[in-house]
Amino acid sequence: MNLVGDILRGYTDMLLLAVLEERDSYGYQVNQLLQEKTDGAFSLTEATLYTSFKRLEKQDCIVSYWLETKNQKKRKYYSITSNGKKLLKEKKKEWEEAKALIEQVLQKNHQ
Amino acid sequence: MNLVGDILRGYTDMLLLAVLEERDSYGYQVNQLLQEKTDGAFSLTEATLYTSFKRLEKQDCIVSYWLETKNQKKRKYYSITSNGKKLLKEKKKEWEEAKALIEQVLQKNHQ
DNA sequence: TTGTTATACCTAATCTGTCAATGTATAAAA
DNA sequence: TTTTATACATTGACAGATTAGGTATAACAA
Repeated sequence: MNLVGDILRGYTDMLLLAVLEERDSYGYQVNQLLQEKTDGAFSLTEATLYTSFKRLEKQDCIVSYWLETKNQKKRKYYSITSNGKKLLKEKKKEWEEAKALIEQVLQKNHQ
Repeated sequence: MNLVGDILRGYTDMLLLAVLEERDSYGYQVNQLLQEKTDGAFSLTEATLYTSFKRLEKQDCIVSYWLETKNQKKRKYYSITSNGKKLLKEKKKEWEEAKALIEQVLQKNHQ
């Protein structure tokens, strides 16, 4: 959350789910993907990232499994569940609504 | 903040400043204006509203003065300062950036 | 007349997501 | 051999938002 500070609060879970919807990923990779998608402009702090994973796993929105690379490096992969897809859908809708509200308020009255 | 929950967190100050940029208003009226602008979909809880006013006043982004109506009702009006206009401009820019980032992440890769 | 609704202000305690700081561990590169 | 990148994770502090409470007046309905 290095660039935009507190202003993205509440959207973290949605962003993680959006990344995981494309493919299973592990924490470090999720951040890399977020950076790729935003041309390096955005990534999460590790604390926020893993806290979010914990939260989502507790809600049965993601599940995790360990995989080992050739060179014995362990990675914890996360996979989105049907519950997670449902939440993502809801959060996207909420996002669209919130976006619309903000735009409506920012638009000036010309009467 | 009744409809969209935590998802608008961090934008409260921007929204208040946007309303006050159009005209001086008092707390209760600000909420009415927010509701008008969003077709009844959005308003702030009073606690959030007055906390935000306090915060903005401390940062010299708004100033306040009391006015009385004919029927002795006292209203505390808020007026945006040059500092507030500057902050609003910054927050709008941040909002555009945050919006772009989110859209970039939500967009799927089609390759 | 009494109760309710709308108007109008405000604060304290609590909740929750984010961040800074810290920790562990391995592999690769300088 | 030290630094950088990779990879996981937790703790304490911070700050914005909500819940719940408070005061007070005016208008309206029962």
